[in-house]
Amino acid sequence: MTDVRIERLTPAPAYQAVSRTLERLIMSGQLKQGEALPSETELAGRFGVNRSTVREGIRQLEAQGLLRRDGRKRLLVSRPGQAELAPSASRAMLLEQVTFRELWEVALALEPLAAGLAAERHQHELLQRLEANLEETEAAIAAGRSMVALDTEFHSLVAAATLNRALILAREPIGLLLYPACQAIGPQLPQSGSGLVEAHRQVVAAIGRRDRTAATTWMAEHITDLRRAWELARLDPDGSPTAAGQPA
Amino acid sequence: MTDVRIERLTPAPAYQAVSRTLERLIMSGQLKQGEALPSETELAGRFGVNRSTVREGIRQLEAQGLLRRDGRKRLLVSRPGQAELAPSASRAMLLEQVTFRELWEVALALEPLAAGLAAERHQHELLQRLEANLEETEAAIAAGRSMVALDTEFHSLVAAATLNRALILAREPIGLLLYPACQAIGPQLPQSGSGLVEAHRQVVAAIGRRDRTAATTWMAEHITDLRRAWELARLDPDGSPTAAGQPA
DNA sequence: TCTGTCGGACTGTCGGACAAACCCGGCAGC
DNA sequence: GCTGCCGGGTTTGTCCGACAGTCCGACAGA
Repeated sequence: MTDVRIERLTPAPAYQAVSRTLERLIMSGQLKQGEALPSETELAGRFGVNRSTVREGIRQLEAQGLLRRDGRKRLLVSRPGQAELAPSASRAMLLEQVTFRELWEVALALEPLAAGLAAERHQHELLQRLEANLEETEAAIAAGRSMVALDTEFHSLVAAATLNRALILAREPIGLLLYPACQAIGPQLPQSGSGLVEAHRQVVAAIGRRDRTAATTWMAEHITDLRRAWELARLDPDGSPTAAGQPA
Repeated sequence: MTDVRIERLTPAPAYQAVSRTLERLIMSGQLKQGEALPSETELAGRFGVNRSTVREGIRQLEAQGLLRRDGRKRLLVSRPGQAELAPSASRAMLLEQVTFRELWEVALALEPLAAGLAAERHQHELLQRLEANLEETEAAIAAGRSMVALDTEFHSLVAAATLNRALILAREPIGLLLYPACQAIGPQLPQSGSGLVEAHRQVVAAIGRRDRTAATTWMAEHITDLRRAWELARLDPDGSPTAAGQPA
């Protein structure tokens, strides 16, 4: 037998042809952001297929965040953002049963970087939101409420302050799994809450005075603490961060 | 007027109900990996909706990589992998016109980490594939061929050798954009190819002798060189890595 | 000017239909 | 007994036609 590469001999289904064609039009810029598409009937006419087929193709792009419906009506082009991608990636990691250690290792690289860049580049509004988050976290601790959501938001805000979209996108799915996992098991460690908020405070302060080094080291310290807390709770670093946030 | 919170009153379309329900079944483990789903007709019967509606729901999950078709026939549950997620993320970054600097900053954090972890944990097979990649790259240089694909693969292999799936997933979309962008402009720098392959060689050697520190520093050096080359080519670090790989 | 009504356009959903591909069991041929 | 061909049932991909609900703009009335 020869080593001839045998192509998968399947005439791609029409609905995939539709979605791929539309995808190319969007990626090539011929369909611009926010622009409205023709109606399904007209698309069907132009593609020369049935409306049902067009709909199936549209569903795929919709699921990928390249298309959106505006209020049950017209279909418009949109770019997939964090809101679309991060949950997908988190889901994939959940299904793969990624371990705490794997998440933590990446976080230890990305979070300090984020804090450092945030210190260099942050804009006023993000700093305000970070400070607001800090206050809410303190209030939550005082009231004994869970601060899972606030902690997760804190790290997202730091990333947002870097203005680095690649970093934001790469970090978000990690945060979505790691922080809920830690905090969900956290209540067993009474003083862990105050340690956490103290670390957050230092990071925000360092970012506020544009001190990259301090922001980096405090964040690294914070992430290291996370692992210490995990081990103190007698949890296996190579175990799965179960019960993590499955966003709807 | 009162401040009563008025919810957006949109009864979710049935096709979304279908996809969300199936998604929950998959995520909760009631539908296991590789398991086959009932036929579309039967699903329609159980959900109490029309087959067309079921199909639209299925298309969404298919686009997210949670379902796959096995040879035109039965539909089976699958977990989305790198092959599904990385292109989506890359597309998103392309649409956002992420700059070279943004990608590079993240790469400078992730790639050395990957190299270091690979040195600690690599298994024999991956090292062999790295060495094969190295040879092919040398051959490509000697023949004057482009080594975009080989360079991209090199970094993917290093990440794979870490056995850290979170890292693999977070890094891949960056690599998919960054390396093609550099190399596509690289030919202007005649000696850059040999510098690149030399760096690769050092990284592979360090991984081979399980020297984490050396692997980390050599990779950091390599990524730094990338930026130097970019600037030598008189390209704006805050420009877009255009002409990058759009994986069809 | 504001309000109520009307017609057109579009989406979401439905039912039915058919060709092609595939799976499976049976049956002849060696 | 094994191989290879054949026919039927199942399932997907695609199409057609239809209808209710909703949205939008136009238009008449107060």
